[in-house]
Amino acid sequence: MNKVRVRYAPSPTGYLHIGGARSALFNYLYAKKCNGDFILRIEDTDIERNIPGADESQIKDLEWLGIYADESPYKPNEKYAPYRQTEKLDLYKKYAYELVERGLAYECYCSEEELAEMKENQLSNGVKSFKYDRHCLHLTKEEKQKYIDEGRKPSIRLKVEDNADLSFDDLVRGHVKFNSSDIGDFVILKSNGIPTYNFAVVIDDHIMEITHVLRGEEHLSNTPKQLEIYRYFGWEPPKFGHMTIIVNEKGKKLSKRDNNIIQFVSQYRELGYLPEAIINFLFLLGFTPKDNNNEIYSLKEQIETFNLEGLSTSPSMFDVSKLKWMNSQYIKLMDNEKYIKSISPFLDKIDYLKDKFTLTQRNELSLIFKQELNTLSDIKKEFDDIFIANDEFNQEENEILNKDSSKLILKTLANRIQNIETLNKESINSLFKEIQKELGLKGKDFYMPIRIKLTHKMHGIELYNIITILGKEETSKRLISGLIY
RNA sequence: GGCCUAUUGGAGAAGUGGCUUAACUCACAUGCCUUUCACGCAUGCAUUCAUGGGUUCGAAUCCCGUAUAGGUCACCA
Repeated sequence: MNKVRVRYAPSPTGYLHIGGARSALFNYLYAKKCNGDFILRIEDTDIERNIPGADESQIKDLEWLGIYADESPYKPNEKYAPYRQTEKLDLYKKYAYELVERGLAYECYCSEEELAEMKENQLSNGVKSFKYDRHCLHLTKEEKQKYIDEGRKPSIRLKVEDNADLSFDDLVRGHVKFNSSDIGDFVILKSNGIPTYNFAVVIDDHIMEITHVLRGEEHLSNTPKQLEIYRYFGWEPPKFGHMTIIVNEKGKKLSKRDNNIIQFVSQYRELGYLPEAIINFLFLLGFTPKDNNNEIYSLKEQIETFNLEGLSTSPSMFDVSKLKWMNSQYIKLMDNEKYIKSISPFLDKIDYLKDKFTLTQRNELSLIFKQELNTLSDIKKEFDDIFIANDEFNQEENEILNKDSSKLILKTLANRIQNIETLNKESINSLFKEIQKELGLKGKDFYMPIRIKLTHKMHGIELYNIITILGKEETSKRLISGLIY
């Protein structure tokens, strides 16, 4: 049996999309599972929408996620190169005209406006689905010349046969039936000489010896068209598998314009999601492992576990809270060294940390939050809660602060804290105990006023950490500010 | 509208005719732990598998119809 070769073929029209990442992941997993190759091909035939640098950025994001291509524009295998479609335009043209010569395709001179009019007419005449009316199928030499004289350039349409069975066995959905009569003569080469998606994919997949095509369900209805092209050339098509699409909370396909859900991998990176967590989350979206008691899978384990049978057939909703949970799991799993390294860029963005703390202190402080973070960028909020104190207290907080006992605690602590040599867990806690004993107060009654006065909040991390972070002077200052004796 | 696909709790889902009084995970709720929150631990959360028929001793699981949702019908990919 031939070596398994699968591909991920993005168009360079923007950043790596979450749906694209999942597509790439499943293809990658399947390739590695079968000891095959994972190929990255750039489908840049829509020259209007191409964005310079988009392919590099997508590859970079993919690698950040841990997905490396065996072949790509930057890592070509000469046998299959080039890996960008616009670099082999002549080839597509050659194949397209080969079909024209064999009478299986024809030139079409219809303009955009004429096509639109045709469509409208058909629809208003009760036609259910638009099909090209083959206006240009039997053009005479003279008619053609007339169009050419008008300055028109032809596109090429495939002459789709009537009533041919275009069914196939889908790797994830089983047998899917299509009939060629439902498909109109579609364009394979645009009038600008660039192939359309459906044509270029077939040529490329054939030339690159792609054995399996795993793609989104939105391509299901493209498959019969591609099958028809394979048939005309007499090539053996690859095996197709159509995966479920990812939908938003409204059940609609994630579109790039959807603002409710963050769409791009780079944005997740900026928010402090870990690549392992994203990959793991995507892995479980639309796929269920056989042994499904575990939810945490490394990339290596994903390769071992993956199989086509586990792919689901109904759409999966993108659930951010589960992603967050997954991310927090991976943060907890990291050893301290790796954690500090990962969180460092986020700490750099917090100005007051830079000013007041050494790098070592800063790193130690961040460790305090390790168990609490969902995403690494949350660290900013945690520090802000401590450093950016406002002057307002709500009613509940005021009630606690106005107790005589509370005032006593605050005053006593503000004074005694000055006598401590070095602030740390032990020294602070023993001071707490000392004062508790003297005043005969403990538990919430003792700690709450301190917490409220220091952070203006009733919840947060342990107090000795807060005091360590604030330092003696700031702690005292906050404790006695506004106190009336 | 045509074609295609899907339909198990708020979300991801297991389940392929009797071990299911429907796993597991997230979310949510409650309790324990803790100076508070979080973490962790424990418990609860679908008498029911879109719906109506049928097959069967027995159906979420098989068959037929209906409904709903999604995908696609481009010189976009």
